[in-house]
Amino acid sequence: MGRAPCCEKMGLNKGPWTKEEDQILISYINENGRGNWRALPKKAGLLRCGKSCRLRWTNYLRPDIKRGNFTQEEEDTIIKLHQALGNRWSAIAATLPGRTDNEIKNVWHSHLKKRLIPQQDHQGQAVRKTKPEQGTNKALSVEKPKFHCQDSNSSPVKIIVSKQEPGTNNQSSSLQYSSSDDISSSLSFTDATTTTTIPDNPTEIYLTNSGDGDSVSNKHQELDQDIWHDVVSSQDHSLSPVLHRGGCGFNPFTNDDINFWCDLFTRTEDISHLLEF
DNA sequence: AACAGCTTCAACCGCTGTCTT
DNA sequence: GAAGACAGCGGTTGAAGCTGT
Repeated sequence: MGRAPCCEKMGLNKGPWTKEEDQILISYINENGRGNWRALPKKAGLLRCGKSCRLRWTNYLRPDIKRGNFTQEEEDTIIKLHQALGNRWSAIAATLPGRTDNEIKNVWHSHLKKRLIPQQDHQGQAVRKTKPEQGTNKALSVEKPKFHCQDSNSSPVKIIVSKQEPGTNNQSSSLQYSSSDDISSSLSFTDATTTTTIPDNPTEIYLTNSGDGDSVSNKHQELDQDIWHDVVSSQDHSLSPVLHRGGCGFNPFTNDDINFWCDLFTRTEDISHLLEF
């Protein structure tokens, strides 16, 4: 893997951008689009490396950048997502339109982290896992997770664990989830009414959010375009990489949805253990 | 007014992932 | 499959501004 030569080794400018440089970059991108960052500075006549141009554009010059202080709502979102995702700033930024990963990272380190330090005794505790029962009826439960949901939407959301292609209802089980409280209630794999048996030896598992009122198929279409397009193999017991690929880098959801998915992310490790068929 | 310490944030660095050949 | 090129990410840095003494 070759690495791009450093700017200074090529006699290029470093440090703060001048207004003239900004204007050149803006004009060039407005006329020609982003294209190849590496080639851009040469074509635009900038003595900067492509990396520097990309950073300047994405973090500062982009027209959809929202400047100014973060709202309380934005800060709360960052805190929640950071609890769920860790330092995955780009994934967090994807849920906050107009905010950049760099900005969020800075806000986190300068404001939010400090604010949270006194609360650490009460949050972020390790999740205690409950082993699934032995035998064919693998009723599953998860004890009080670390993520604290502050929303009051009580509509249950289901995760369908199916043996079939998404959209078909055969041999599926679901993880019932309610975002109404601090998630102190246990979670279990259920069908519509009762705890059910996970299909024996499924060859493939699909995760589908049936949503609250959304049809399975419609919801799945959305998800399929983002993070859920990968089939989770039951052999490798690794849900996390699949979820990690998409992270929160999508934005078709409302805040409630984001809360839900991020909560789900915190559980993926649990789920991967729970799905040991 | 001058200085020191602290905070903020734009920018850089080095690494990884993805795509192309 | 290997290697190169590139984009993007997260950690870190350092200059500028702010605040307290």
